Amino acid sequence: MTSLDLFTREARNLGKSARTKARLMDAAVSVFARDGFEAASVNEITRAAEVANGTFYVYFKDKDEIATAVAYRIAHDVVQQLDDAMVGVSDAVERVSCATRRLLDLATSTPQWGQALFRAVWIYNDLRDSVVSYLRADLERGVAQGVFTVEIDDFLISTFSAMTMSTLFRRLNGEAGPDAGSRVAQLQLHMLGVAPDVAKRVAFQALDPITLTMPVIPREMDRSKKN
Amino acid sequence: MTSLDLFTREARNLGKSARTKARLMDAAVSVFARDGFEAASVNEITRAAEVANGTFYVYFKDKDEIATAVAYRIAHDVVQQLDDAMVGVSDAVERVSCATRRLLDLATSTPQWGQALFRAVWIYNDLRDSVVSYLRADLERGVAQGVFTVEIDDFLISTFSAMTMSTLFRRLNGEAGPDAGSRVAQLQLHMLGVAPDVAKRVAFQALDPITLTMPVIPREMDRSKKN
DNA sequence: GAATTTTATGAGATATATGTCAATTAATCG
DNA sequence: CGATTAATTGACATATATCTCATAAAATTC
Repeated sequence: MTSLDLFTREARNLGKSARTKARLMDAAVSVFARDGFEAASVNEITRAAEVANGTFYVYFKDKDEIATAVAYRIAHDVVQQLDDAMVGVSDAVERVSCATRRLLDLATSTPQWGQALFRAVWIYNDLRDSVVSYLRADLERGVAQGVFTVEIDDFLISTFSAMTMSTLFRRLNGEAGPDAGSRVAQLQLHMLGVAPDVAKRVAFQALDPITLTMPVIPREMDRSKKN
Repeated sequence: MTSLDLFTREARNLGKSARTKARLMDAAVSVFARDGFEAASVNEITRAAEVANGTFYVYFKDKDEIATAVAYRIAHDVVQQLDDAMVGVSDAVERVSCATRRLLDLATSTPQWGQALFRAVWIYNDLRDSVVSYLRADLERGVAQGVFTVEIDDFLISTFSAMTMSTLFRRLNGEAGPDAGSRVAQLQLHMLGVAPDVAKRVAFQALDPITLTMPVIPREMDRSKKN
């Protein structure tokens, strides 16, 4: 149990069943990050959560169910964090660059979640869509402002997010350094038709070091009354 | 057994053990493409190859070994094919665009191999390097010619190939249409700093329909003397 | 066509995963 | 505290995968 067990921390004031469920979800994040969805087993998850095998099935039907629950929660939290980190940024070029960089910062600062996010986005297509949901609007705004000169459609957005995601992957595996966010943002801006000097300036401009943490204490995550 | 069982076709004039090994490798391609490396089982492979379970272990130590063998062979063949398809193309911009488009054409024309290539490149990092080995030279040539205005390093190449690979993935999953190769090539050229009008022209120019097939009859793939 | 070598077989030993459930323990309530 | 409800347990039945090996079948040699 480390300080990164965010579900557990969130649930610390909730009922016992909520706490156990949270322990399982944290354990699942660790195990998925380490072994991948496929290779992970329910036994590994319960072992990591320090509960009996049978306990798992009280809370989740099977591995898929907990995977989905974890994935959607992570994606939701990440989108939330990104939104928060971008209030006040209005320029389309800056927003697009900022989103990529912040996402990478966020995922890198909690690598297990980053790994889990990566794998989740990989498996659940609609999650990718939700993580990049903000993106389309910003891209279209940029086109309206005349700073982006490409057609905005699903293909472009997919390619754009593949660039971000592959960078995330390399960053998590030590193949890319701390400037990876800026570098890929710069390349993305090139791709969108932004002038090289502008792309370089925006992608590498200092980002005020907002604290990126996972949210605290949402409300109730199961059906139990109080305990 | 379909006409796409390329290893088997290659080995049809070789000894019996070579043919059996080839059957297993073709089966592995199918099963990996269908189930993915992780989920695939030796039993599934032997079932697909229509041999007994024990036969597998005569030729391969375990799943990893056949996976590696298949992956490296596919990568090798693909690089070969790309090389062949690009003789005569000398302009750096055209070469880079052509390589992306040909790779996508090739992988799409034999989807099972495309899937297997995709997964293989995913798992074996050095394979990605070998598939894009030609790339670095072309990119550097383009910089020397002044048509690319970005720094060529591992980060750029990884990002570039991620764009190609994600497109391959979407193409194989029906999320992208036949023009996906041209579209991603265009975006890649933008990224490299090529002027939009040039990028568009080169990425969408007609490609003479070279026949892309897997190579035939290499030489001996195991240690048996004749039979 | 008999002897020898190569190739293939599938039952079985071992291991690991899944999902269930009767029994136990912990928490809450009156 | 005793009763009731909530939560947890781990043994077990079931299933599926891995890998081995003695044996059988097929191919080759002489």
